[in-house]
Amino acid sequence: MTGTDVLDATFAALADPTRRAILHRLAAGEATVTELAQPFAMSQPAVSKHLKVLERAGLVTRGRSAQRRPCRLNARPLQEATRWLENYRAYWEESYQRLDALLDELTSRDKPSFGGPP
Amino acid sequence: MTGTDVLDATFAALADPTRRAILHRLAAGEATVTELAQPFAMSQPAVSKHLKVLERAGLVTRGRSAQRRPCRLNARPLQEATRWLENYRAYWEESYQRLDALLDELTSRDKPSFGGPP
DNA sequence: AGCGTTGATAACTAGATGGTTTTATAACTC
DNA sequence: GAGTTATAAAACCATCTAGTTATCAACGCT
Repeated sequence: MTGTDVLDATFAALADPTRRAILHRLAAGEATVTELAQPFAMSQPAVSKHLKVLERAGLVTRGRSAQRRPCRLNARPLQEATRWLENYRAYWEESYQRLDALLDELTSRDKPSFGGPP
Repeated sequence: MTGTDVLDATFAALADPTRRAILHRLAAGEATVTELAQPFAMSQPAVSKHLKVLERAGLVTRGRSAQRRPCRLNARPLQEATRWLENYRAYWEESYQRLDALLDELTSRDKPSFGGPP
């Protein structure tokens, strides 16, 4: 219901390397826009736009200190994203992969990859 | 290095509710394109495009059985995504949030929100 | 009051995305 | 070989994205 758009916004925000780098930087503490923009080979407005995306996704909140607008990380939406991904943990673990292959072998006898006469 | 584009493609693929629903369906087992398209209020080519996105992200692989092209889930890329998110786990847990607020209080004495004369 | 700094906003561009309809390909069925 | 089913491909469209440059607003400093 409500979780869908949150996941949409969160995953979309994470799909960009610049934004992931910004989050990484903010994990070390608050930073201003120019501080955040400095490492990147792009203009300040571009970074401002990335910040707006992160803000819309609820991953960044901003205070106000004089003309600075310090950004801080809010990792809460990442929790829901992680919870979604957790549902698939069993599917990427080796044991499951092998089990899956085995089940496949057993159920599809009409197309065996071995065991038939040459 | 190499992980960046993988995360890009993975998170981008997950940013769409239709594609997440497709993955959910595939977690229950293989399915053909028309089976996957059936629950959605959209045309078959649209679903085919979504599948191509999932395939490019390595989240779906396809076999061939007569004219069907059965899709199966490959959750492996989700592992890397989850590993990335895990780095932020501490930041969304309550205890950290409180610690963070406390640290903030202690370090920024130049702008106290209380304690100053009115 | 005037200046420099910080950041947002506007207007524009190129390319990606998500959808459509129509058409083509390939394999099974009769 | 004709028809049907399953899927891909093509052409098109509207909207979003990620970037640009140029401009504007707010604030602090002297």
